[in-house]
Amino acid sequence: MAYTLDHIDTQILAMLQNNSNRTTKSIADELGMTTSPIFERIKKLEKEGYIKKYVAVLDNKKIGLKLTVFIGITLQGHTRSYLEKFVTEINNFPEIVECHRVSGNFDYLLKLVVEDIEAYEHFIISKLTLLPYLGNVQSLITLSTGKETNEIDLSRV
Amino acid sequence: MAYTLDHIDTQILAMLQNNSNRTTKSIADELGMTTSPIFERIKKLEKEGYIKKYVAVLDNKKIGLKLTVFIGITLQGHTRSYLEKFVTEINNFPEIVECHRVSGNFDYLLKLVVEDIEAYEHFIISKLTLLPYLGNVQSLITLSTGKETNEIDLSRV
DNA sequence: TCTATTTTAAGAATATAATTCTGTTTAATT
DNA sequence: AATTAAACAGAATTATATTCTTAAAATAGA
Repeated sequence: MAYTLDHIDTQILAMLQNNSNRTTKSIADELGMTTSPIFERIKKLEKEGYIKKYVAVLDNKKIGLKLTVFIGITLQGHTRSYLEKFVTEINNFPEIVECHRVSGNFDYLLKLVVEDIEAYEHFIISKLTLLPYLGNVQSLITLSTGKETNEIDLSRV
Repeated sequence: MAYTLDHIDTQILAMLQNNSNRTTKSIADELGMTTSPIFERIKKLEKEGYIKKYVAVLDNKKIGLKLTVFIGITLQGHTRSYLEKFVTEINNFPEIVECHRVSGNFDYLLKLVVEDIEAYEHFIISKLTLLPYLGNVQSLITLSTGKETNEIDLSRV
């Protein structure tokens, strides 16, 4: 039932996750094929959900969002309904770009992108700490970023 | 000297970071303009570096990379040359998708995407722990992800 | 305030790429 | 080996990106 990726699919995915504006022609040439099968494969990869979406990656700092912060959070209550509510609330904050439920020293790890320290403090005070059952909150302020990509390693799949 | 974004630019960026396959026509229509100025603005945004690249976002789990782990690391030595070397090494690991130097309880926070726990253990043993001057290493294993996006909040810039 | 200059947009024209279609080959199935 | 289904090539078409020309608007200087 489930569609299985072959080596050609994997190569197409690898190319598109690096640059999605490549033409089917250039991909076809690199793989020694013609555009039709490449086109059909891409459509299939989209339809089957291997490709979720196509996005422009922006330069946060240049745009004025200079601060990235990771926030580790523990909750005091762990009822299912509360956890769901917590995630829903977090999802609605545009400053939060990631929210992971984790095992380890925290319950949740958030990633947040804002203008600066003041905007961060404002977020903490006027948004985050208003959520109930909040336990420990620990911030990791990003000083510099050595690597930040979406490209996952397809060499082994 | 520096180019300043106006409201139209911001709207274009917001649309493209949500879906970069939109046609200039559809953007133009939504903004009540024609394709030429939209096209020129996009080219300018690319040239000036506000748009870094266009990428396909893949479904990690579907592709077989089911595990995301955040790794907090402290180093024992902090010489400049060593830090640089550390970052360089980390950059070469395809499993690592993010590497941030942070303030707080760790020196570095890494984000890693791999097949499963075994692949993760293999990475730790055969790659990470081979790096010198490694201090404390703490892992946060992702159990579930409530939000994971590249879309930064442009409503305020 | 007026004029010159620059920027921005519109609209048409062109080039390029995506998409569709048809026929052929290859692989898989029975 | 015959039949069916997939995958591909190549041409044809459609849609979109890109360029070009002109007009309007905004800006700066006198």
